[in-house]
Amino acid sequence: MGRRKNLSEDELLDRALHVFRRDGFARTSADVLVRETGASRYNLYSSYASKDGLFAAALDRYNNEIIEARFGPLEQPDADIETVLALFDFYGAAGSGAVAGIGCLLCNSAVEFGAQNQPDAVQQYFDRLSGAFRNALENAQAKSQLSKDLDVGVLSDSLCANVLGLFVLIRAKADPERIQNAATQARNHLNSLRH
Amino acid sequence: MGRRKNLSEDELLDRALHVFRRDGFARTSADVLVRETGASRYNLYSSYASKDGLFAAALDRYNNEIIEARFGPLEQPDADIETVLALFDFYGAAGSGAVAGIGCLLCNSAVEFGAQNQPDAVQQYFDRLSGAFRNALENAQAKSQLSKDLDVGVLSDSLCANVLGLFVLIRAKADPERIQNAATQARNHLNSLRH
DNA sequence: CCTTTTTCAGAATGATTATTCTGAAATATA
DNA sequence: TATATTTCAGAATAATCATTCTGAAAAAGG
Repeated sequence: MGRRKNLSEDELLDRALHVFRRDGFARTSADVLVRETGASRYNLYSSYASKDGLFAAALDRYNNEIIEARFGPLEQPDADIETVLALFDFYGAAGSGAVAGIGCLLCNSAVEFGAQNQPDAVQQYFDRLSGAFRNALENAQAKSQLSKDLDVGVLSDSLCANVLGLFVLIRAKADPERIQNAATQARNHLNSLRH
Repeated sequence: MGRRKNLSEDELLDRALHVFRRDGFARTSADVLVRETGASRYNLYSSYASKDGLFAAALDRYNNEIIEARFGPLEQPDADIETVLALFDFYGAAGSGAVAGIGCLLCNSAVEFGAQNQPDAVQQYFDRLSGAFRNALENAQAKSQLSKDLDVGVLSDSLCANVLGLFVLIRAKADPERIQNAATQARNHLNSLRH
């Protein structure tokens, strides 16, 4: 009973997530959160206790939605080298898409926080990316798409770094052709390792 | 004549550069600059007009010292595939070196600023890295270390992204073994392209 | 030593920050 | 409709920010 909130917790989180992703944590003020989400201060502070709390929730949501959508397929039992190729195809085009100048919230946070007050989500993110690649590559070995002699641990860490490099270029709105080139070469490399 | 400054412009810039590199621009306050450099406020503001001015000078110095030291060799006429391999060897070990948790000031700035108020130095940085790789790879082609059929434009953009990915991992103090693996695979890849 | 110039330490300033408070508005229930 | 509850808009608060100001300290030149 009583007055209704002007914005659901979910909508608020979605919009705040976008602001954090665009501006980073430190550069996002409570004022612009209120202005750009359309939520009231009361709504913001009663739904999430603080700016930190809202940010933590945003990292969580980002993981469960964006990272899940992109890397979830690589974690499936049917993932293989084609799944990996598709991922690089996707990010190769991102330089001229909606996230150009925005990037990946988790990669951005990894760099913003560095070693100080780093959210746990950052190392988990590296582990998840590497693990997703590893799963797909091991499946590829099982399917004989890749040689069993290949060190998939080394290769999956390397693909993790490759993707992070793409995220930096996308975030900084680098020349889309450069981004496309970087992704193309990653695909070429993977294809060259094929049986 | 008159009292002497307690710190030369050069020393001040060096120490400020280190703080910016560790904490980023937005998270670095004038107070900690004064405290950690040992310079007086007067010194800081008379030598460099503002925090922005000091940061711009720091980017410049970083370019002329650190980037020059690491990528300068790739820009030489005698650079070749060995020079590139040495670079990845160097950064592969950085996960357990002094810059673990610190990273590259320019990569950090690329991510911190994103598309908004991005210093010119950021795109110049991408151009320089790609160009340095390109020079070394073209030399390698001339020396017949690499096939003339190879698209060195694509490969150099990809190596640029690879290095940026390493910088993210180094910045976030990722597992040193993961960093080493990523660099090792880049080296393996380059070696596999050799004649 | 005295004067002039320069720099120092730290206080002052005014803007911006995150968060809390306040009285009015909205709405659910009785 | 009347009352109780919840939320709203925006003012208030206290901290921190970048930058400027101030009077004293230092040092160079005469």
